[in-house]
Amino acid sequence: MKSVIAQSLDAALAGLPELAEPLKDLSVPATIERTRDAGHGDFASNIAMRLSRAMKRNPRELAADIVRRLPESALLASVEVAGPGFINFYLSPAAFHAELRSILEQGVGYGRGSAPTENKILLEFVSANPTGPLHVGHGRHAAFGATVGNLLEAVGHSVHREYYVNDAGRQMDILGVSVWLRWLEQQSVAVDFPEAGYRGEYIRHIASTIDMTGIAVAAPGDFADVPQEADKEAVIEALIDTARTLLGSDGFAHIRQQALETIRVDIEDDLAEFGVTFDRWYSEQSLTTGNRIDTALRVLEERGMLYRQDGATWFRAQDFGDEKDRVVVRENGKTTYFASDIAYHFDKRKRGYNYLINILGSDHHGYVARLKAGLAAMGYSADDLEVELVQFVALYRGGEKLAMSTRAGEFVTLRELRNEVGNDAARFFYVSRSNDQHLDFDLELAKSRSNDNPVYYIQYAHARIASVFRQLAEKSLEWDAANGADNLGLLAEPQEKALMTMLSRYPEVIELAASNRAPQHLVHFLRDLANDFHTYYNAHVFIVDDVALRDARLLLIRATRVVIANGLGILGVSAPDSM
RNA sequence: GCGCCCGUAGCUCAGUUGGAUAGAGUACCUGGCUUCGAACCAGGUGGUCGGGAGUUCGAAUCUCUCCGGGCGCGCCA
Repeated sequence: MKSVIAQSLDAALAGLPELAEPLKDLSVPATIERTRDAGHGDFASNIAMRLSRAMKRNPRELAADIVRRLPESALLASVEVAGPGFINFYLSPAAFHAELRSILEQGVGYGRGSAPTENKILLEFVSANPTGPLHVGHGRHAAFGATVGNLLEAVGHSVHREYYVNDAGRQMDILGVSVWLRWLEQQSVAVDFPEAGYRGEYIRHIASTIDMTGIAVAAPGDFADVPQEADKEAVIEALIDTARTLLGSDGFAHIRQQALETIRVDIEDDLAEFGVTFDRWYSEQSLTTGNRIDTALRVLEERGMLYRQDGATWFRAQDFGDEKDRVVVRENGKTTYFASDIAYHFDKRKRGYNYLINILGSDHHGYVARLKAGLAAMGYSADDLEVELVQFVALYRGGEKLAMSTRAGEFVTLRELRNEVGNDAARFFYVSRSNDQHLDFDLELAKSRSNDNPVYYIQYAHARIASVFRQLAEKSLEWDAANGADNLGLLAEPQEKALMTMLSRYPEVIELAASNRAPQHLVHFLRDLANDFHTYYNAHVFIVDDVALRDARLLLIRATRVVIANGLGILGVSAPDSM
């Protein structure tokens, strides 16, 4: 709808050539925006105020000049100059009627635009370490990432969703040892479980289901070398060494890989049940086996981005805006996690994705400059990588804050949360707050008042509309959509005007939410839309005797249903016909 | 100490990239079902947008400063 205004405005400006230069020189471009209240029309432009300084003219006079040049349009009812120099545009009913017809014609496709510059986007999110089940914090990442992906697709981008599996490094050794010790425990070999091990119940479960054929049961005496009173890091290191010695690297790797795969599959199932799926699960191990780390380091070397110092190999991150240089190969010859990440992001670009979006926990913000530096050093633009940080979820039960630690096993899992509040409410609640805002999630509150959750308010509107059409059938009446379309002029009630206006905003809301990576805009829009519908529902009867009016009203609520369903679809929330 | 994020109604949070009189939900108060679903609607109470200074036609939004909270500053991942 905005384009109607933009075109008219452009035509008017064409008749005022003296404005062309100042318009080009504006540091902040003039805008056409939805008005906050109906008293200011449907759209308003601040163009006259923006130009007044350069033109040395009173903004109201300037606005009047522009308004005089506006071409006649059946879609514009009236235009006025208001306030300090706003130009307020009132759209004609015909403009809204055209939009309603468009909603009905396009159905699920309504609101799907085509981005001005279509990107092949690689969206990486969740990427939680496969050392235990997902907890409520990961749930926020999953819901946010999935919704952002849907929004980006809705505006015309191509989106590839990827989960980076951190299946290499020391944490995998700790996982393997944890499972091994629990298994020994189940074979009645008593060993003190290390403080630094993973203590969750799920480790016991894996230990009891794992294939251990060919693995010998250790004796308590085999642990004589493990220090008792030492630092917890030293204890876990000693246990890892003991495991390698007793089981051999192959035996230990066997346990490790099984534990890893069990957890990874569990995570995949959990997310799939949550409606969050990925196009690819990218293994960190594969970077090593595919020589991709070596390749990436060689590229950096050739570009002169590396140097040796203190026995380690350093990357010149400072040259690319990072606060210090970073180690990529340690003194002991092992590559760092950062080296893997450079290789991984290099690979993302090499696979043809021209824009990378990473959704990370806010505790990773110190890592962003490093990643961008790595990409820039590879010859790509640092601007091709966008990082969205998601703040923590603080969990409360009955007003009391719960501690969350994977190691200690004291956390509420995403699965538990979903079972308590339901997938729809969880998906909705997670994205209803801005991602850079802390999220307080009180389980008791979410559970006890689940019927008051705003998601039901919106779903209820959808179900109510479906119910109206069921009522219609029960009364043996039919809805003639074409007749409704011909009689939209009968929709003159204030609630009808408000609802039509709200519906016409949907494509703009999708555009805004997508470009800002801000699903909460869509959430708030749907809430407002449902409110306008419920208001209409309470004020007027749809199934009236006047056939022309009835068909027109049914068309309006049918369009409402389409938009609610499309919006909820993007949020990953179901749109039920009854509840 | 340095860096990033945050501070808006009693509580939980929006605020369309600087627009017109700062908004929802919740809580509390009042009213509305013989009528398409009351999981709903209408109305009301509630604010020094953390404090201060600046930028301009105009600031919750941008700049500076102070206060308060979170996170990060590894040859860990």
